[in-house]
Amino acid sequence: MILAVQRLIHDEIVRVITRLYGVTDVPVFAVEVPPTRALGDLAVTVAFQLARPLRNAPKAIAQEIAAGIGPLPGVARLVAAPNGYLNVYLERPTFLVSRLRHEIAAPPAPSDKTIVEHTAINPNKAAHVGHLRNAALGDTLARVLRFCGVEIEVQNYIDDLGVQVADIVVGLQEIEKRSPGQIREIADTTRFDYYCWDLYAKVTDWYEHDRERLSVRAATLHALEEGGNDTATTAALIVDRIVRAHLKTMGRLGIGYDLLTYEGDILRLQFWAHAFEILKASGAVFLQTEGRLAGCWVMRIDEPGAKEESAEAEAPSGEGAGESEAREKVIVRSNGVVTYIGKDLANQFWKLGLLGRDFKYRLFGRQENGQPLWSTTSDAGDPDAPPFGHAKRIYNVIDSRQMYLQALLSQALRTLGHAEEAENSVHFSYEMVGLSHATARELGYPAPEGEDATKPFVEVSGRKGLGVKIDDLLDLLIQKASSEVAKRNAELSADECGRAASQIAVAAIRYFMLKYSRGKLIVFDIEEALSFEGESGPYLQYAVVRANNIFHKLQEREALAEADIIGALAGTPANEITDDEENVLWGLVFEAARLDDIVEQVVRSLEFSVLAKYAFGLAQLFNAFYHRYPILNEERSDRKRWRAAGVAYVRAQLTRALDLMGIEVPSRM
RNA sequence: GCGCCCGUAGCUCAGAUGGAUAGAGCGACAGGCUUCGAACCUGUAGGCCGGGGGUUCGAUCCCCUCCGGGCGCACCA
Repeated sequence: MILAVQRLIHDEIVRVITRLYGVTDVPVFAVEVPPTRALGDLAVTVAFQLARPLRNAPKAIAQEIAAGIGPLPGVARLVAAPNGYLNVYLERPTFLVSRLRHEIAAPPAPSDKTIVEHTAINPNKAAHVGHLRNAALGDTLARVLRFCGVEIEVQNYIDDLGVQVADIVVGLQEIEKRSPGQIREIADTTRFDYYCWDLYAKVTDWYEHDRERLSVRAATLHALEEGGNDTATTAALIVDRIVRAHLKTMGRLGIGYDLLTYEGDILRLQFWAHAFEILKASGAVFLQTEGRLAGCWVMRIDEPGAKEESAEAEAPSGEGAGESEAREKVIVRSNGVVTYIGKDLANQFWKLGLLGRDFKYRLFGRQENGQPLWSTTSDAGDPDAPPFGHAKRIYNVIDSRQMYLQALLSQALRTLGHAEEAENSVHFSYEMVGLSHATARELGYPAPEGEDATKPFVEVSGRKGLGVKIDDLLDLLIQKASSEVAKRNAELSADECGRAASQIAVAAIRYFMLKYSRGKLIVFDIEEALSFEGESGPYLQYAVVRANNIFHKLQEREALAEADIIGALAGTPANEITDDEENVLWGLVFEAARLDDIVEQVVRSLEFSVLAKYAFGLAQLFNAFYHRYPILNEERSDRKRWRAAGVAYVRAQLTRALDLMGIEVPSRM
């Protein structure tokens, strides 16, 4: 790990600048990584920044600073480059040895509790690739924050009273004319999330044939909210089965949660009623008495960077009034039914501990990893349930289409005088997933018509049943991985082969979801996602498997364990890693050490593509090293030991990096 | 119309707080398995970083403007 070294150098340079020039406000500068190791391991550009205020050449300033730096532990030398850079060269052998011995422990400061909410799929159909991006990002966010020592609680919001659930109830009760008993039987004997996937598309059709039928949906929705009737009982059954299907799908990907938050409980426990009082009292929400929203409780939407008066002065037009009326968002409809925004506001208030109320909790089940999963409840609840909510910081993983509503949440917090909480409510926004035309065709969907045909992608639509289901995709990937594993490892049992295939499939799909930056729309193409070569999850796994094999063989053939090698390094000549500025082994070790620096960048930018690219680059470096520098067959023992030590560190770091992305390393592949 | 996002090699994408020579994968072409596993490695070709202004010692990155594309702006969620 490298962050501690960077801080050490940074602080020393600040000290020297202060002493040398008497400046109190040293400009902010970073300790960065030069493009090649020949230019040093770390570099600082502060001399450029000081050139103007000091009225001196960068080169001269750099030389003065370099001369003023005292000896630093771990630093071999710090030199001023002719162009003004300050280049730092590290003490290579001690750098590697101390890391292998875990002497570089930088215990992260204890942090405030943080909630990550992700997945939140409508419980009315199977999960598709759009949901996959959300869950992969959310789960990785949780892993990365935990790596930084943050206390994390992962929540999955379940909209059990929404229109989408109502639609499935309508489909079963009204279109298919099923009795409650029959519905239970279907839920228990079919692949129910797939069944509902098809049914949902049928319901959409059914409405389109006769818009009058939408009144059936409204009545159903009303019955759901009312509760205590057959419709509500049926809906609860549907929701429970679909939620369990979603959890199973996510479990296959190594994605788990701490708490399921049910919207129904928000209503039953009067969370909304309570939040409504708070909102009314502060004036954040008020009753509109005129215009088309008369009778609705609305929230006024602040225009970002609005300049009301000047705008009106420049553009005096009769439409002004109509425009401003449109800038109001309905929170409670004129029929008295709260919108989902209202319920979500209550949920966010609760998460931040601002509601003054709490859910009851019940144990929902055990997850793949053995961890318990809890659920909110409005019943008595389990007295031994752990505490939930009351976080200092929350991340809501939701696609960019909901930006508008997320902005509304933080605006509500501000209006209520919770500026700090608003600041700590982060909308982790990302672009949607579309389907390539080729993949849509492959799935048997009719070719898009009109305007849609010219679009570069086909929009995923649960309503139309248009999308790639996660389980189908996983099955496809496992099938392919399985045949690849079997081809290379004839001696493996079916179980072992299946285990590896599943790990490979998960790696492929998770890496695929993380390698794009979140602002980029992913046009999902099956063929592309099935690739196990080049920049892919399996490539990364392959590198670690190879590294692991070296140690297996060292143990088998020479009874040499990693600990033996590390233990003997102190007395072993280190030329293998010190010779030559552009030493390949050192380049590998140094890059491996950068994981903590990379993770810091990731947290700052919330951009996992940085982590993905880093891990890939490290695997590439390792693979190149692997080809050029033998270990088992190296005759000189000093070389052999230093190479093995370097590989030991790289595999440990790469394994950590993969774990952050939810990727496991198979024993064979 | 307003707001947000995107535009970098043939295709798909990286280029953290402005820094040293703009990179990778795929595809194309040419090589490398009796060697620690070829899901790999080595090499070649391929770029007005959408256009134009500006800020600066320095701009793919920041500001303005234009062009092209996506997504939002419901008494749906």
